[in-house]
Amino acid sequence: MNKAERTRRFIIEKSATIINKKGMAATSLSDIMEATKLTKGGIYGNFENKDEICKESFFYLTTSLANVLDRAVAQGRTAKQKLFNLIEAYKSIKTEDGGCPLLNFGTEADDTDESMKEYVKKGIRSAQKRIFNIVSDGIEDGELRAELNAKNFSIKTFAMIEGAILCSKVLETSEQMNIITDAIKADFESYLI
Amino acid sequence: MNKAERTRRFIIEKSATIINKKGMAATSLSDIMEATKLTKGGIYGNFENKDEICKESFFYLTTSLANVLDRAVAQGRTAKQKLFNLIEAYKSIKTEDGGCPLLNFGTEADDTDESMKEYVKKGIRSAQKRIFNIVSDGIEDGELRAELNAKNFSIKTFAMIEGAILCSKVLETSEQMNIITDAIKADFESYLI
DNA sequence: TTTAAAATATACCAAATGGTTTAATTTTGA
DNA sequence: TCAAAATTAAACCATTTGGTATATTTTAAA
Repeated sequence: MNKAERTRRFIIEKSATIINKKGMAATSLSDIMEATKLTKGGIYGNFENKDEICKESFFYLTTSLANVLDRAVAQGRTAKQKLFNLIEAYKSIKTEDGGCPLLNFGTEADDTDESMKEYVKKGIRSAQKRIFNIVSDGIEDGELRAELNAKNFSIKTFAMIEGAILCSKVLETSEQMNIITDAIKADFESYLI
Repeated sequence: MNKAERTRRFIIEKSATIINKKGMAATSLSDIMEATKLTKGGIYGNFENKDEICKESFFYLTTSLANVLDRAVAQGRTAKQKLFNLIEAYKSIKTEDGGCPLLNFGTEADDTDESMKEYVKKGIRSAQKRIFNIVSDGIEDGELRAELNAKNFSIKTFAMIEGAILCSKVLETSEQMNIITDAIKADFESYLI
């Protein structure tokens, strides 16, 4: 990583949390200048415009999160362990960093920013795929009953988690997150052989 | 309703959808001026500032939605009819109007706007209460088995619906919404006596 | 119909926005 | 070590922002 790459990375790391929390529109160049202690020249020498910073921040946030989730899944041996680890990893998403970027960027971009929406689309699909794979592998391995519909389960579970993140953040308590993740676990366990 | 009240109402009606779609920060006074065909004087004569327009818009959106949902529930006689009507009403939320205001305002306000967050909090609680009441009434009436935990069911269901709205909007298809609402219905039906 | 009050338009304002240009400073490779 | 290239700072720019003061029009009651 040369200087340019390092600075780019540095700017993204500092901006990402701010944008995840405040939103793309509400985050100003001055916010980014303050966070990085760089002037506009320093920032615009590394990025085309604010939009590029937003997009790179989204990629940074989603790939960081994906790494955390993938590692959690990889720690598990059985499908049950994998799913439970994944759920715990989701729970560990820190509210003070703004929560899930798919939820934040998704709700902001859906009606206004077609290209960002496409990126969020991919993010949602791969998040659902992660759950899908755990379940379908579990069925193949004879750990789960084949009646469990992997596609539907992954869609349902992802929706519940995102809904739970919304509730946790707005209601400022993790109570509902716990209720919801317990429900997901119980649902899953009922299909265990 | 005198002239002033009518104008206030008119401004809110025109602004609400824009704010629900673009977000509070991204909606400018000029957007509102264009939508209402009023000048700043006309707008600021009726509202203190943009923030007040945002808050009134949120109230307008949530009470409108609450009315639609309550009416749908009231149409049902049994708990099953009530819940199913409610779900269908949620499905009918038009994406082109920006979707659920609790989701939109909630994700935007959670890290930046304490007072708005409080309003969203109340909105979430009453949305969950609506589901809770259907279930607990159903249990009391002997229509549902008492093992169904009304609180947990309402939290779970609300989260799934909000998650489904997010997915529908970003993925631009109602497929996942249908899968999720079918799952909610099936879950509910398994507790029917 | 007149007139006082209410509502709206016009014309401002300072501050902040995203973005550019140019000059100065660092980095880096030869 | 030194010069070319890369990086950053400083100063600038036009535009837009939210908001205000004042003039004008509209409304509605007497």
